[in-house]
Amino acid sequence: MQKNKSRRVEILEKSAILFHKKGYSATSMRDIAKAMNMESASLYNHIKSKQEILQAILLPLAHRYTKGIEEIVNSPLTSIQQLERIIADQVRITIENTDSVSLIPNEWVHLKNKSEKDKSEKDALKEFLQLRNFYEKEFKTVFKKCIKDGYLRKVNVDIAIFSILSTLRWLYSWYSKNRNINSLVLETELINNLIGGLKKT
Amino acid sequence: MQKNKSRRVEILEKSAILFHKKGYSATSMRDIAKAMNMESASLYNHIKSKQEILQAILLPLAHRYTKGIEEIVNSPLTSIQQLERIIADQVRITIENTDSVSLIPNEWVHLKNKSEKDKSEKDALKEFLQLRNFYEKEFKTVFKKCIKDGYLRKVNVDIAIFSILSTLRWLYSWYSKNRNINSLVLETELINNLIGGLKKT
DNA sequence: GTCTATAAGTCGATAGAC
DNA sequence: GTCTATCGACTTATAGAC
Repeated sequence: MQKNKSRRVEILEKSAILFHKKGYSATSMRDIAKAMNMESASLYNHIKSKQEILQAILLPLAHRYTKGIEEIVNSPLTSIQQLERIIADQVRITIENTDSVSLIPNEWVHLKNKSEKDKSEKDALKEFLQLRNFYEKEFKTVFKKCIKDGYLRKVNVDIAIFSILSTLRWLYSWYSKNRNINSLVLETELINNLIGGLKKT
Repeated sequence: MQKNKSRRVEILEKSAILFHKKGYSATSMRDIAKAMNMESASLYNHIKSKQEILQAILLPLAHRYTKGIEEIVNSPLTSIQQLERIIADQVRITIENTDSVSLIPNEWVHLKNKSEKDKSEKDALKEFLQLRNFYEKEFKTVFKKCIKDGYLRKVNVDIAIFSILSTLRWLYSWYSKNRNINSLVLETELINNLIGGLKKT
């Protein structure tokens, strides 16, 4: 049971790397098996399907983002402190799960909804999109509050948020080529870059 | 000949949309044929292979980026004006080729190098990466000159450039959901957001 | 220039021996 | 829990009729 579980986690980790490198569709079960030094048939002793691998990577991660922003929003911090903590949390998630995070921008499109044949499948695509919408809504609320509270200038909210989230979405790519950077330096530098220019002076 | 050419362009346009929506690997020739209202075999009267479609979309676009930055860099503008023009040019390219641009961040990995069997194939992957490296090198040179000339503060150059390019890379995604925005507004707003915070006061 | 038919290969997944 | 063998569906691409 313990050994079985760790084998499964190994598969998820190798799969995340391969999905990142070639994309979900271009990665075959044979590719994953090769990375695990086993035959593709053996994979099915640990996972149910290729689709289940993708879900097992993306859904817990999406929940991690949501949990993070929820805790920050419900804290007694000021709006601008919350915004900074949200950015810092994204940096931390990226550093701790770089390969999985790399699948967030694009590979989620291959998540499938519950199929007709197998009712035990989860409505993974729906769940993922709900979590993402919730996150973006919370982010926007905090950002608007920062303007209302007088911490930030009255910029075009949609463009500014898009710009911040774009950088954070591509952080995994930059970080995988610069893994030796100190994570606290990265956090503070990014917070300065992303909202420093928006602050009232 | 004229008709043949426009048919080919139609295929490239439909393919770009499909590659964007599902990815290159998950898009089949049957999918493209369906979007063209023809059988998949008929596609081969206009294009040589699926790989050639990808190359015909990505390579001219990569050359367009390079041509743009080269012209700006060789102009008599000041360094900060050049930086602003480079950002504006990326906005313009994205607005004019939204579907093709959407393939730049990820789908280029499916470009293939010259194969052993068909020596007439181009070394597409190599060419694409050379153009990208050239672009990023030129961008960095201009950015550093802006600091040296006293227009921008002495920030961490790599992190700042990564942040700017991330936003521009994801612009296609934002723009495809907000196509009614005035392009000049978008240009000026983005220039302000991306380098406004870096300027010396 | 479009079609039908099909070649030749790869895909995800299963059956059953050990 | 891993293997070999294999199924049936799907893939890109070609041949040849019209």
